[in-house]
Amino acid sequence: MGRGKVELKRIENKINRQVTFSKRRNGLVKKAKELSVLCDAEVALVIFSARGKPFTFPDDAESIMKTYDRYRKYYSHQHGNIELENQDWYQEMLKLNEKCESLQRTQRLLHGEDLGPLSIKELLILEEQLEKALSQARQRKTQLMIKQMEELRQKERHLEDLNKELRLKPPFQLEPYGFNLKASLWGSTSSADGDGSFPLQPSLTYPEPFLQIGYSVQGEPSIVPKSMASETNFQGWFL
Amino acid sequence: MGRGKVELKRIENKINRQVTFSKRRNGLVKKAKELSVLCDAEVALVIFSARGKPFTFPDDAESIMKTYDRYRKYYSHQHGNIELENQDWYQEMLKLNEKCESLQRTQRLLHGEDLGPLSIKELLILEEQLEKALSQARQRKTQLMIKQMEELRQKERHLEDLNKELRLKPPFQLEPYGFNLKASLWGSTSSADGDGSFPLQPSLTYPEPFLQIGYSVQGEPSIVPKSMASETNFQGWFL
DNA sequence: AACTATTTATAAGA
DNA sequence: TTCTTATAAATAGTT
Repeated sequence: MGRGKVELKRIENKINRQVTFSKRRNGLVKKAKELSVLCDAEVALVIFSARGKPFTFPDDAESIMKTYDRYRKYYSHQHGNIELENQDWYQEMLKLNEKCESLQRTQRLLHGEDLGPLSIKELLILEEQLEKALSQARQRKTQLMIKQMEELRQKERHLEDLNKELRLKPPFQLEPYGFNLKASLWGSTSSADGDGSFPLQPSLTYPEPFLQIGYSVQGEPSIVPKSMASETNFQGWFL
Repeated sequence: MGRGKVELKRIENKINRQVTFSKRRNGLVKKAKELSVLCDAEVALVIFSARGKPFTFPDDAESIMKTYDRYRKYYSHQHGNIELENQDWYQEMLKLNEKCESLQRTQRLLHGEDLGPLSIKELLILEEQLEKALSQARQRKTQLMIKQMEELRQKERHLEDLNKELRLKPPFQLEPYGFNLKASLWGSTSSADGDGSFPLQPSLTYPEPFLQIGYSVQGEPSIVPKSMASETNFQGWFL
């Protein structure tokens, strides 16, 4: 239909191809609509131009998805779900899961659990690892404690100086001078709360994830195969 | 096109509708094919008959899936991923990812890394953890070594006994008797390879994941948001 | 499923 | 891009 017959092969002239695309795309969408209305059929048409812009019938994306899902179900049913495993999100899920399980296995070793299958050589490596970590934790702890003690000593000195001054000058106002000074030093003015309150209470200053390390997953049914189901009772590093 | 004009509404005559469906369905598929070939466009067409049978272009289901996935991605992207985030697999992915990151954080602590943000109290808990794990690793190591030594002593004794016997009986065949016996003891007959070959070589008997714990992810583009992208340079527990 | 009278789609040109 | 028009293609109604 047209002034010349066209053979069924890619139109080489780019402009021409683009023009033909526009025309035929409209025609195809129109015919898709006619089919769906006249014959009461469910139709979904998606066309991507060379530039990657999609055109559809119906325009409504919901309907497209619906038809697509219907087709996918029909097809999966015929072909035993093989298609599911080829979805890229599924692959990514499998990878992530593998990673998680690997991490959990390692973590158990680092907790001294499930050492059964390790050889002596592997145990030696683990031991070395743990010693190194332990030494670093202790080093950091000592460092913090020293810093904290220094701060305390400094504050002590400062207070003593103030006290000396106060003893020399008698109060010349009604206000209770000394009390105010103390409040401004220990209250909001000094360094942030908890930055070094040694063993009395845990610091609340740091972003909280550090103590909430044990990640627990709701026992919700998963799309993913049984072997992938996450273990619910994973324990954090603080037992 | 045809002997009469048709108005754009459902054909009420059932037979007629069915016939028209067949004709127009073929026409639509043909036109879809023409568009894809002539204009080098990606086209996916799915038609469900009233009876629920699907017809497609291309007939290859893989291609249909590919095009629809492309469309879904495009659409999700335009609509701020809202649709995407409502997919339950996406939720599951987010959870898994959170879990992985939590595990990695913990793991770093157990390696003695990134201790900066921990309070003194938290460091003390970590220290206790590590000490416990270390003690368990050592205990298991000792246990294995003792077992190995016992086995060696037993073998030694066994060999000595055999040697004594051999010294008493003079050889009555040409075959080199002693050599064969030794081979059968140390070669394939004795306990599985690596079950306790102390520091000489790592055991290859156990399922391999134990040394290949550092999980590395290919630098492939992910469907999942940036914050979810896995760290590529994660190190296993053996540094 | 085949046949055609007609309508519709569209290639080429403006 | 849009319109025009000659012509190819699709198809409604019929056999």
